[in-house]
Amino acid sequence: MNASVTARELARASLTAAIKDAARSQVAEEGAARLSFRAVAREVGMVSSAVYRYFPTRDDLLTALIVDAYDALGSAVERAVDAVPPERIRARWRAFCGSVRNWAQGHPQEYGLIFGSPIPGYRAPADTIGPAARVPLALIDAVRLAWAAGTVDAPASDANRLPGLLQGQLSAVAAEFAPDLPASVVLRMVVVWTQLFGMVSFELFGQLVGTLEPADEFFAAAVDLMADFLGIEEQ
Amino acid sequence: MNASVTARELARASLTAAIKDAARSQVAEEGAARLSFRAVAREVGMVSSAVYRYFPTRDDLLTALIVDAYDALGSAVERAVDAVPPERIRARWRAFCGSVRNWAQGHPQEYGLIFGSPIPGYRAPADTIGPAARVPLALIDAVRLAWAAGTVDAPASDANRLPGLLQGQLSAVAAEFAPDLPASVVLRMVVVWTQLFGMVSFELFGQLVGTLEPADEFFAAAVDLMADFLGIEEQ
DNA sequence: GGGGTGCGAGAGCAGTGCTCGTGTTGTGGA
DNA sequence: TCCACAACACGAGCACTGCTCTCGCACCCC
Repeated sequence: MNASVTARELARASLTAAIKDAARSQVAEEGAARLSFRAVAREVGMVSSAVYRYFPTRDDLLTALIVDAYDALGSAVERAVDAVPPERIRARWRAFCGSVRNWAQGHPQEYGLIFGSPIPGYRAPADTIGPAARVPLALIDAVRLAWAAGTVDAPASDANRLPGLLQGQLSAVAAEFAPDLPASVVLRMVVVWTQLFGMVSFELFGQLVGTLEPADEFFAAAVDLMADFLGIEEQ
Repeated sequence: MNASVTARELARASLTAAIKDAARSQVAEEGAARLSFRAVAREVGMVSSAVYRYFPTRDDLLTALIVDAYDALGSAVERAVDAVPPERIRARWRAFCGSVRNWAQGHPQEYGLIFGSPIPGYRAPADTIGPAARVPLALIDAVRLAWAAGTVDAPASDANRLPGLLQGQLSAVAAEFAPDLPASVVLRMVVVWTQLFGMVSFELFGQLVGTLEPADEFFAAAVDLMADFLGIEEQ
C-alpha cells in the first residue's frame, strides 16, 4: 500500500533484475569468464558506469549469479525429491541424484560457476553458504528418511575405528542437521555426496568423452551402486 | 653434432620454455583467468607481439600449460605408485589416491586448469588426451594388479544386469587397456575414479569448508572405503 | 655472398573494468 | 507548494587486455 516507498525502489528492483537476467544469459552463452560488464550494460540499454550503481563491481554481479544458481539448483532438487512419496526410499534417492545431473546439464555454465574452479581472487561471501547448503540438506533428508525407515543397516565395520578428529567433524555435522545418524553413516553420506558431483563434473567438463559418453546408463548404474553403498534397500 | 640445425632452433626452444615458465608461474599465482599475454611478454623481456611467434593465441599458451599439467600430475602419480612394491596392493592404492590429492594441493591453479570448469570457447585439442590418460592408466594398473593377485572378488551382483550400451562401453575400455578385467570391475573402477576427483575438487574448491576441513582424515577414511568398494583386500 | 625467411619492435584497433565530474530527476521535509 | 538533497544516468578518460599489421634487422641455406 505504501506506494511512496516503492516509487524509485520499484525501478531499482526491476533494473537490478534486468541486469542480473542479462548477465545470466550472457554467462549461459559464453561462460563466466567472458561476462562483460559493458556488454551487460549495453543489453539493458545503459552506459556501463550506470550499472555500477547496482553492482559496485563485476565480482558482486558474479556473486549474485552464484547465489541464484545455488538457489535454482536447490529448488530443482527439492522439487524433484518431493515429487516422490517418502516411503519409496530408493526412488527418492534416484530422483535426488538425477535432478542434480539434469539441472547441471540444463545449466552447464551456471554449474561451472558454482562447482568449477573458483574465480581467482574471488572469495565467496557469507550469503552463498545458505543457498549452497540446500542440496546437502536434501541429501541428508533422503538418508535420514531411509535411516528412520530402518532400511539402512549401519555399517558397523568402519564405525569404531574412525580417527578422533574425523569422528568429531562427523558428529558435529550430525548434531546440527541429523542427530539420529551415526558418524559412520554420515561419513558414507559425504562420500556419496562428493561422488555424485564428481560424476556430474567429469561428464560436464568433458573428462568422459570417448569412453562412457553418453553417460546416462553409467550414471544410473553408479547411482544404484551408491544406494547399495549407503545401504538403501530396494523397494 | 649437427650444430647448424640448432642455432636458431635452440634459441626458439629456450624462449618457448621461458614463456611457458613465466605463464605457469602467473597461472599459479593469479589463476588461469588472469593469465595475461602482455604480462608474460613483459616478464620474458619481449614485446607482446613477439610472443605471438611462439604461441599464435592465448588459448594455445593455455593448451601448452594444460598438457604440462597433465604430464606433471601423471608423472607424480606414477612415481608415487611405483615407490610401493607391487605386492602391497592396498598400500599402492593409498599411494595412488594420496598422490593425486598431494599434487592437487601443491598446484591448485594447475589442477583447476585441467579439472575445473572448461575455459569458455576453448576445446581441448587432441594433444591433451595422451597426457590426460596417464592417471586413469595408473588407476587401471593398480586395479589390474589387485585383480591378477586374486584379491578382488568380482562383484557378480551387478555383473549381469548391466544395460547393453553400458556393457559395451565398459567392455570397450577393458578391451583396450585391461582385457582381463570384467565389465563389473571396470564399472566400479570408473565410479571410484570420479569419486577420487570429486573429493579432491570439493576440498580444493572450498565446498568442504566449515565441516570436514581439514580433510586429511576424511580423505584417508574415504580412500579405505573405496578400496573396500573395489574389493581390494587388506595387506 | 646474396635472397629468403624467421624474428623483435612498435603502432594501432577494439574491447575491458573502473573512476570521476556534470547535469538531470525523483522525493521527503519545511 | 516549493526546495534542497540524494539517487541517478551520462560521457570522458585511465590503464589494461588480446590481437593485427608493417617495418627493419639478423640469421641461414643455397
